[in-house]
Amino acid sequence: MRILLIEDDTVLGAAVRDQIVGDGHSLDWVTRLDHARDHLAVAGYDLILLDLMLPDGRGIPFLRSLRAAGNVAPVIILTALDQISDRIEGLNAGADDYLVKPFDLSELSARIGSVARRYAGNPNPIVTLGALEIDLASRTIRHKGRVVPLTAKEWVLFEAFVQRPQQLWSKAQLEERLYSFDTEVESNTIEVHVSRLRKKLGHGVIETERGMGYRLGMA
Amino acid sequence: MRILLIEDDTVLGAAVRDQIVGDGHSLDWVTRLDHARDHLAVAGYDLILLDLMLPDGRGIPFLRSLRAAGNVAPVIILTALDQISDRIEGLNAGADDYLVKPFDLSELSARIGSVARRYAGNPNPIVTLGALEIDLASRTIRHKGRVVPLTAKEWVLFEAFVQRPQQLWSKAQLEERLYSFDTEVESNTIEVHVSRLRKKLGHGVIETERGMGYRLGMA
DNA sequence: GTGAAGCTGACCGCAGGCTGACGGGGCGGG
DNA sequence: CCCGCCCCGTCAGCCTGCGGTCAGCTTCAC
Repeated sequence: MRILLIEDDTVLGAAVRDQIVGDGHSLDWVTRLDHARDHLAVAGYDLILLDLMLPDGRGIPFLRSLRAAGNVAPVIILTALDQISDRIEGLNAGADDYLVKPFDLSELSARIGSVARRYAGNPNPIVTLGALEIDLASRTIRHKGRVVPLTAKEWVLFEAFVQRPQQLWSKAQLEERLYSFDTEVESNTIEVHVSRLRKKLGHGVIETERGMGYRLGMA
Repeated sequence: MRILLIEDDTVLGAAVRDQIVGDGHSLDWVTRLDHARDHLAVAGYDLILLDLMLPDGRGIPFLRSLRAAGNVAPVIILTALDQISDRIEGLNAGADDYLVKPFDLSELSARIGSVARRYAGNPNPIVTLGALEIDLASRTIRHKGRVVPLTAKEWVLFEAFVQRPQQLWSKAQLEERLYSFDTEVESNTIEVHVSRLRKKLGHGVIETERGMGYRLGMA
């Protein structure tokens, strides 16, 4: 699979590169939008990984112009946590998926695989979890058929559990995921969000491991 | 193999880097703990080389917090000869091995190789121990397929035995591991926890060495 | 047999977790 | 520009079961 990475953070970029190449894909890596345009003009890509903040412009308009120009390659957005509105805008602009920094590299591989599969003709993968149906791609969730609306933070939280089903998540890990680690939070935010999630999705979905963290219930 | 080197001595660091890269591994080198945290947030490593005296903090608490956050990557401590107590504390805090400075570079290669062999590549290493399957990463333990829930303290204790299978752990060492230095405990807490563990996991898993301590049974 | 070391059932104190309530602030609509 | 809505961070009070303590028993060395 030919992949174009547009990312100006050299540390993250190198990590992503190593992972992707390790997965056996071929990768081109650029740090600026105009370089990305050059590459796209001469080569076809099966997947584009797009950071939203580049030195010569923002990713959203770029993506929009790409789609306007008829490019249909799947796009995965790489975004920091505090850019939630951008993320949603990005999906509306035609992105296929997004990854919240910092993300696990194995997660990246999984998303790439899922995008590849989706483009191979398979329909959106829907995870079933008891009475819940979760569509990660369209970010909707059904409880016995009825759509349950989740707020942004709730979704980020819940997504973690669905993505790594048997992982035990410590509060610290979840906090790190919810808050780009310059913003500091005290008090029991995670507990509150978990409580709110349980209220919406039913108890038993997220289980407490006292003194250690949370994990998905049932199986 | 992806390796993170945390070492502020530039001479030693460069030597280590050359050796590791020469061995065909990929290396990230940082000189401060906060940089290490940044790297760990975005990338997964197969091995961490940790100096104990960094400009922005000491390595032991860093290691402790790493383990508390659920990171299970193997850690080799690099330490000067006069820090013997730190060394022991480090092993109790969850390090896998240590090297005393100045060390031979070939020795470093050997240790890395042994760690690599031990971790054999799988992202979620599952240790099998008789009828027990232990997944350190997700903190789950199965007894003939059935999940056995452990409490926080029980897990910390058991983890010690699994991480260093043939080590003899004295009660003092285990206490040190369970209680972060400030909290003091009298009475036979360790014995009680071992008892509770045996009840859950079956007798014969942890053996008593009278007057010395405990160690893993069977093989 | 004697003493020391280790084991384990029982007992609660309290840390850790849950949740209802409140309020600040951001956003959209009028 | 104001009003109202909703998201979410904070707090307080309640509740649960973890785990430290103890006592009485068993095991082991000599």
